Amino acid sequence: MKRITMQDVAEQAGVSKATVSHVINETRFVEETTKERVQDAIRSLGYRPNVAARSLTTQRTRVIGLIVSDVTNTFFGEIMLGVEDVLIANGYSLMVCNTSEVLEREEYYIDILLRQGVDGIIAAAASQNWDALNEAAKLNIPIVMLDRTFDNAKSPYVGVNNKYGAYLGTKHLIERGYREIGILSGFQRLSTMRERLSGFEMALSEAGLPLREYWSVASRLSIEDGQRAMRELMTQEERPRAVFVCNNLLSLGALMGLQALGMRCPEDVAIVGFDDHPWAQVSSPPLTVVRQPTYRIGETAARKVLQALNGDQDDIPSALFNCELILRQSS
Amino acid sequence: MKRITMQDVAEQAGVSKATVSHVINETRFVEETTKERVQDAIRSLGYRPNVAARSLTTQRTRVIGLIVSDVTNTFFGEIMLGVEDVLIANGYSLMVCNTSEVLEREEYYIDILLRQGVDGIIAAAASQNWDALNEAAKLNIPIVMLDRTFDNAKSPYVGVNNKYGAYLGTKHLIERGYREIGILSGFQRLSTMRERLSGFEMALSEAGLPLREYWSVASRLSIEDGQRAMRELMTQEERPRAVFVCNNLLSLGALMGLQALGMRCPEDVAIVGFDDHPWAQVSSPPLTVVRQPTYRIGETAARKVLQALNGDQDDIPSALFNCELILRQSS
DNA sequence: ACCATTCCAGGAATCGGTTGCGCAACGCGT
DNA sequence: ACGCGTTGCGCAACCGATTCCTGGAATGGT
Repeated sequence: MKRITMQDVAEQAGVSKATVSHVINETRFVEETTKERVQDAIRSLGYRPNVAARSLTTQRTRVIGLIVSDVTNTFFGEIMLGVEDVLIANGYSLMVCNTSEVLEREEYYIDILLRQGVDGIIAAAASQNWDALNEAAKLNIPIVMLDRTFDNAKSPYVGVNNKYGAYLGTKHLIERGYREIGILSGFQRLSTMRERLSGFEMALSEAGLPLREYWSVASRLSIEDGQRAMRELMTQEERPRAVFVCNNLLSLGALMGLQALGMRCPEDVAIVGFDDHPWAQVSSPPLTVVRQPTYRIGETAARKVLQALNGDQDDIPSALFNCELILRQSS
Repeated sequence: MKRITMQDVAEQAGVSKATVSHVINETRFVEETTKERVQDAIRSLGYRPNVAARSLTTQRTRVIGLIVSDVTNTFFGEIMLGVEDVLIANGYSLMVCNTSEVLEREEYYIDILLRQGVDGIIAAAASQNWDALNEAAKLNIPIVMLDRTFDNAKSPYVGVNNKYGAYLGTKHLIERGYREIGILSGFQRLSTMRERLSGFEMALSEAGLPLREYWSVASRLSIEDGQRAMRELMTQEERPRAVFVCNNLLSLGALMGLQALGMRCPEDVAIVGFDDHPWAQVSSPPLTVVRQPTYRIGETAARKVLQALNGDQDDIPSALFNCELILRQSS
């Protein structure tokens, strides 16, 4: 089964490759009758342009790389949806890379993406490692940071106002009358976690509540680790009465940890989570959360890479969305 | 910023492009000292092969397309994880396409993937539309069906024994003493749904229970539709006392629908779901489910495409995993 | 009727790799 | 010293598109 090339189409239509190319790309005027002959030939042969050949000359692939840290997390799933929708609407394709928050894998993938010659990269970076992405920047490949960013990163960032979100969630707990409030967060490597922690602290200090080291536990962002961390938090002699949880996997873990300890929520301890989740509505108890507009974050990030590619602007500004507090029964 | 090509490396190392290529691919013997010079040049220049150029000659891209119907569903997330792990271990990359169960989008994506020149396709096809995938088959591109398949599809299929799984779940309800059992399923377009329905019916008829048309509701696979379907099922004058739900989104919807109706589970109606979900452990009530080995399904599918690519076998056999019943409190 | 434009389209170089063919240099046996 | 086999590597064609440059035909103006 020989692949059908542009040459085949050209012969069938009785024109040159050049003309076929121009018909396909509408890059120069071609007489109507000729154009139709070419299009007929394309159809009858079932011709499909070879993007490898094309991108070899054009130096563009119309592929965008998306680096996420956890494909199994619905949070990123929804972001992907947003990214994908705007990309395909603009004739781009998506190469998804999952790092599982592993730094080596992130570097590996950036390398892969650069070899693939992607036109741009959208990254929820696991690392604080600007180096790898910097290489991409050197190649003049637009980068958009998603969800997380670096200190003084040069690339635009799309995410939410994490500090305010965490502040909102914590303040809610305070207003509910909780005074002994702990926090379950991820490692401070992630900008989101630093910001959320800081929002949490802001709410506490604003209310004149003390900050207790031992009520602040950081762990990997996974269900198991969340569970472990919650246990750790709850088995101290002096334990918090409410916990702000910085991520949806941790929230689930926290809930499970609580159940394992035979503790009830919110009677024994209240919980406010960060990131909403479809199942958070039916959990026991339904979880009060700080919700991020995931789909819009994805959309926006994709728009920004495209903007950068079109060179509309030199400096693409970052975009920060606001979080929303969703009240349910866990607080 | 000029891209660095193999020619640049060759000049720096004082050899020909051919030698550089052979060093990189280890396709012919190169003297140790020469090899080192080349490798030094590669490093010092920061050379990165251009995959477009490479695949133009080799006619292979080392990219596999993965078509899923819902990226936001953790079920597919876990499958992606499995696929990705074996692919990158074998030097392949992944192009993820999300169809949202929309048929046009599926055709569109298959076309895109073929243009991209992917070496193989793994597809959880939304359609019963073998045509689009058939075109790929004509081009000699190996295809592996994931989760769903077609009637007399020619491609290998990786999934679970859906009929048996549904049988298992339903039988469990029967053994629990439930006699009035309904089913919430997806449209019969999907092979999985046909099989699960059939397993459900098998369990019923085996137990001598009647099959009631009006206790079998099919809907789109989404939370909202599941909710609506559950309401429909429960607001009949004569309603089932237990429901077998064929998909995790529907399960969540069912739970929500029940809550909206003010009905309790399992007191008013018991539920067994298909597909496990991390949050199903903490839902109210924790959900009894039929679990599929998602990660392994993904792994296996990826292995099968690679096998086909290596031409180890002409006919790659399908792989069916068994489901596992996870008992929780909803039944 | 002739020359200047304009209109359409073809030829060929090019992108950055891979790979078959072939050659120079070297070692070794006689 | 000569021939032959072996070793290591270079040359150049090729993959399938894009695009610049160019040229012939058609048109229009006088």
